[in-house]
Amino acid sequence: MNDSDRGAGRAARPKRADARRNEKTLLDAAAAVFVASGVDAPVRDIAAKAGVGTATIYRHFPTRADLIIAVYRHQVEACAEAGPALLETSATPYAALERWIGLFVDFLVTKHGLAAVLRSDDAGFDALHAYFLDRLVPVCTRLLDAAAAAGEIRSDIPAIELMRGVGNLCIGAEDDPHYDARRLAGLLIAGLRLPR
Amino acid sequence: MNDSDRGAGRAARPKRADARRNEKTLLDAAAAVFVASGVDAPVRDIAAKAGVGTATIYRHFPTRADLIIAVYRHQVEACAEAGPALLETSATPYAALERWIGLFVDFLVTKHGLAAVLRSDDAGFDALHAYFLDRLVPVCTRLLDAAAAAGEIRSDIPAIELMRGVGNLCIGAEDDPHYDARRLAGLLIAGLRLPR
DNA sequence: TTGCTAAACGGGACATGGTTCCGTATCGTC
DNA sequence: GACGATACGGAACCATGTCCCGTTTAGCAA
Repeated sequence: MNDSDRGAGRAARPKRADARRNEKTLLDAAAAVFVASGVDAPVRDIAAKAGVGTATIYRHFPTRADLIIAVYRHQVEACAEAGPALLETSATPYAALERWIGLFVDFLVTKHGLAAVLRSDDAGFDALHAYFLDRLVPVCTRLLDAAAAAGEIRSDIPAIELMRGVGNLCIGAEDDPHYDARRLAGLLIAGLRLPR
Repeated sequence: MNDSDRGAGRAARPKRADARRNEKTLLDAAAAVFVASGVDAPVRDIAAKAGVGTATIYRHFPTRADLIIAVYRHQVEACAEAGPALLETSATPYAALERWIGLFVDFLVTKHGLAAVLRSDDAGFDALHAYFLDRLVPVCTRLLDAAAAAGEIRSDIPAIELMRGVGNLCIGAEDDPHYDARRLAGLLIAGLRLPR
């Protein structure tokens, strides 16, 4: 489906050098603009920052979701990989869950507007939804299952619902002294606990 | 600042009859359009539904927040008044809190997009924020205080933070079979409980 | 090196939606 | 009935997402 299946023989014609260069330039520009103006910064701004035309953005990243995914892929991967690691290094599965949710919250709140867009039901963001969910829900499920197996939490809340809830709690969490997303997420997780 | 301070109380020249009529018409139209298309329906749509020009909307309701407040004022009042009532009729303060949060969630999720706009940090929605907070936070505070006094919950979470959290949980809760805002809000509240 | 073609580009054109302005119509009063 | 203030409608303006099309350029081969 992508260009890596060159294997079977025929040259699936690699991208032109300038195109590859532009893609990189765009990613850098987008990252910078996202930090400065949030993930829903105007397309023209990003294009200007990168010194390209607007159409070039659409050519490389057909939807905004594609661009966002590309910009944050590393960090999402890191978050996903942290799950199993935490499970091994934490005292209990619940502690691991708690810490992992903390990582997830930290990631979201530091990305201006990402949580909001993650929640959007705009069809253009389906890919973003799918990516986050595909990548992180299994990790969360594993943590939940472990904690449930240890009898620490109830087991009737699906990971996807919990993650959406946590994601929602992160919306608008920056620059608001009266709102601590991390604390609320902690409360939500605490609500899962079984009396022991 | 508004027209009611015309001197020491003399007839502040009542609005013209057609203006009053239009305001009512607009409220009805807005309510209908909000149900059909959400609270961020295009201004033109609302104007068309009401059979008036767009400027008329801005004249009566300078910001969208003003319109939303006017449309939902009754229901917000009802929610506010339900607080003390629940406190009297429930077995414990915690039960009252739980039920009241349920009312709040029900209100929000049935108003297409309201929760999202309530969360928006767009300056245009400051009035909406202020109204909701002014009206409901004291009610929530009283419920929290009662439950805390009864030793049922911890007392270190301000009502405003909790309400913002619950509001956020309600974002995008309609038409999503995998997301139960009410349940998550319940979890959040449950996270407040003290071991007894 | 030069010439050719497909890939890639840029920026202008179009659509949508919020907001404001201005000439006109209407209300309420004298 | 006339007049001034109030209110109205819709066109105009601006911002932003999206798409199109004429132009440029990389990569290749003669």
